[in-house]
Amino acid sequence: MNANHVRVRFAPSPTGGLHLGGVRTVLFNYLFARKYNGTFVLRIEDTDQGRFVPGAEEYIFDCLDWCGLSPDESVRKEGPYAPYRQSERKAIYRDYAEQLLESGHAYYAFDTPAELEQMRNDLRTPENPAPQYDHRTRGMMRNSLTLGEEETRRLILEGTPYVIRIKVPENETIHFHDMIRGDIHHETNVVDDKVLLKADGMPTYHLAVVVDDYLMKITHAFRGEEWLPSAPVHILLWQYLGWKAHMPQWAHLPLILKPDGNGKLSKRDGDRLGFPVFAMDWTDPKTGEVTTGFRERGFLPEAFVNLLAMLGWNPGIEQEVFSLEELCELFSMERVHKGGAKFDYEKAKWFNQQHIQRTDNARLATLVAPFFEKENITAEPEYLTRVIGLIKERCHLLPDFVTQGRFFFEAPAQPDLEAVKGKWSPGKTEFFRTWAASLDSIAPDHEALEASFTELATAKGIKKGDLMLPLRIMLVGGKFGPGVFDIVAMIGSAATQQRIEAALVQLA
RNA sequence: GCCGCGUUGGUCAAGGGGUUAAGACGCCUCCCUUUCACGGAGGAAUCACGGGUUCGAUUCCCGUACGUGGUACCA
Repeated sequence: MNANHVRVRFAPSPTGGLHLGGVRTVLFNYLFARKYNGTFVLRIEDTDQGRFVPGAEEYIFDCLDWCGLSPDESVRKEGPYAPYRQSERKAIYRDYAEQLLESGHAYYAFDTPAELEQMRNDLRTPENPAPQYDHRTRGMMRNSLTLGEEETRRLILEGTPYVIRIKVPENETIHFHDMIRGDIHHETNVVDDKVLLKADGMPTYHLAVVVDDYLMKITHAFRGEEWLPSAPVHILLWQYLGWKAHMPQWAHLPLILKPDGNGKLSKRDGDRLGFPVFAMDWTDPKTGEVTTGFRERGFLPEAFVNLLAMLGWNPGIEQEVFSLEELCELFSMERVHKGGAKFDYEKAKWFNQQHIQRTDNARLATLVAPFFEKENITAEPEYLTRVIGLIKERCHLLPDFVTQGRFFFEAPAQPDLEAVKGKWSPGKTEFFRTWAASLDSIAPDHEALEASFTELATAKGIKKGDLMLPLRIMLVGGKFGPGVFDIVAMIGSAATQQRIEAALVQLA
């Protein structure tokens, strides 16, 4: 593996449903990797034992599989840098934390959570509502800097719980280049001494991400904008560990915001506004609460990926509908927007509609069948495929095929006869009885059917226009659907006759 | 509060010192369709504000405002 082989990673913590924004981060990683013939690594960030959620890891894999964004290396497909679960790499991090201790860039801290809270309370003022553990305060805390070597050694020998913190230097400016934002800088004086190794021996994200990115030879690190404020800590760590030359290139992705109001898009917003936020259905194992996903809502994975790609990125050409392959070719990190994007569900549905039109009917049939089953409608594949050809252009989501197509499978339960009742006449009843009776001898194609319909209408002296809508409502149940004679041809003469007769009875 | 990062129509956005400031979604009107959609043709609607720099700023610089993120032994 040569030195400039692109390696990227997505490092989720398995704590629940996979959010839109998470999938987009995966997507940008994936596209970047494909574009440069690189490797896409999935690393499980499970260093917080308190937040372990059973099933969450499996769910992440399922989502990525559904989206077609499967990783090249992961806990399921180990490459040369296993293990890929951070909890299984625990021992590794300690070594590096100790290295930092030795070089004086980190220190032991024995402060209990209560003592930390005490400090924050004592120091809190209106001007400084969130006092930090930093160069100003570390001198008044219980750590190896204030206690001295001997006392520190004694406390450790006694088994006193401790954490290891980075010692952030004073009066320095940390610069780094972001592929999307350009030069970014932070003053170290406002960066706090982040915990690197927790009391339980697990690393925090800050230590783990640097160590693993180095060890796994990650060349480009893409993550959400929420990580920007802690970037200086990571840069410092790359430097202190002596790996600065191997530091990946950074790109901090803009956030996906809620459509109304402000703030990051959350699961709650989806519930509130009526659209999915997770990729697939997620069942909270504790509460049993189900949050619906894009997949179950009736999105095609390629549409989901497409709409995500266009949230915060665009290729600068007029085309908006793309396959994953096209996206791989076109993608570039430099064209990612800096500002956050509000999620627009209407546009999301439009993307799905566009992809439905581009999908062949047989595949749609297999995707749509479960939605019919849910409604207890048995849809025979070949027939379903033909029905889909007739109704697909008016479908935005997969369940639309059921609402737009159920009358192909069963008579309308409650035809909206009110719409024609007022203008009904015995002559019309007679017309329909006569026409229905003639159906068996007419070729089942829409032209022949329409010709006979027109001919009989003329013979009876009734305007064809006064008969079309009634026929539609008898067969479909309402004012919608494809050409009415296409429907007759599709459902056949027996069903047509039955529906006409049933309606006639009601109109009598 | 402090720090970081942002800001082109309602939304996604192209553009970037001189333009009639693209396109898409949504909305409205019309056409097509003896239904509803699809499709087509139009329309309303935008460079946050204030200072500079400049012959000329939406574009560059500085402020302000606003938004957003962070400020955990969570990621």
